[in-house]
Amino acid sequence: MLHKRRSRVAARRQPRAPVFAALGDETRLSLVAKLCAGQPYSISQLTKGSKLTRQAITKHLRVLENAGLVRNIHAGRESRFEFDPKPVEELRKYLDLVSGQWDQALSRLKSFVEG
Amino acid sequence: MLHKRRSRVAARRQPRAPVFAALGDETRLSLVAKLCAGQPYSISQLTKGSKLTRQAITKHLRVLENAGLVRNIHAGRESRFEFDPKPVEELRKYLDLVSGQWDQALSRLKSFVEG
DNA sequence: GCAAAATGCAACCAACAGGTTGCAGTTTCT
DNA sequence: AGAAACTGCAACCTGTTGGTTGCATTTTGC
Repeated sequence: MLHKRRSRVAARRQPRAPVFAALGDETRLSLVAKLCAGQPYSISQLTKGSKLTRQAITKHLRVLENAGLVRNIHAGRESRFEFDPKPVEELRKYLDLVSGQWDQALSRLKSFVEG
Repeated sequence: MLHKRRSRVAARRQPRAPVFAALGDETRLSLVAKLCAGQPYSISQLTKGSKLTRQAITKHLRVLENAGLVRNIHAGRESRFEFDPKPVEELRKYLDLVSGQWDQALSRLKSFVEG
């Protein structure tokens, strides 16, 4: 038996737009790129690689945290951030649905033209 | 022989942030959901399903068009929009890289602990 | 030819995003 | 204890976003 789930693209249980929006910024994309390598980093460490202020980086990290892409672990004096892969998996599934919907439409069109 | 490409997440040739940002809005997500079903729609048709103004929908369509997610085909009096799957494929590949980087880090950690 | 339909363009507005500076509060280290 | 490091919070500023209204323009259909 197949999975009992809706295949329509419009179906969603938790909003994906905030996650997309959180990734819609070059600074945040590079933060994610650094964090998804496995090692958690503190705010100061993440700031050192950038031309921005520590507070700017902090704001970006809050955005990523609110989107669930990153988890905050405060350890003593410093607060480290580590990557959380779940939202990325959700986006992957969603984009698979979009692509699948499109391919399906194309194949329907093809069989219509041929048949 | 394997593919000769950079596997690091940071590597990019064309910016992905604008595409993510274009998808970071519920209205635009539902527009994409409608258009990726295969059939192109005019602005008026797309407006009928929404509570927003025609001009608001138009602006959202421009954002999607600038991100490459949608293509404008003006036919006579009306201008139809149709989905373009390429940017979505790019995003899928990128998210695959992110997930892969993370899984790789996890397995390195695991073998370090075990070994 | 004329009315209706579909769109484009511009002005305008409130709210938000991205960034800065300044200062106060904790931890750590010697 | 005291200095240095790390962070949090708040105010502030500028540019962009999301949305509206109003009007002009082009196409279509009768």
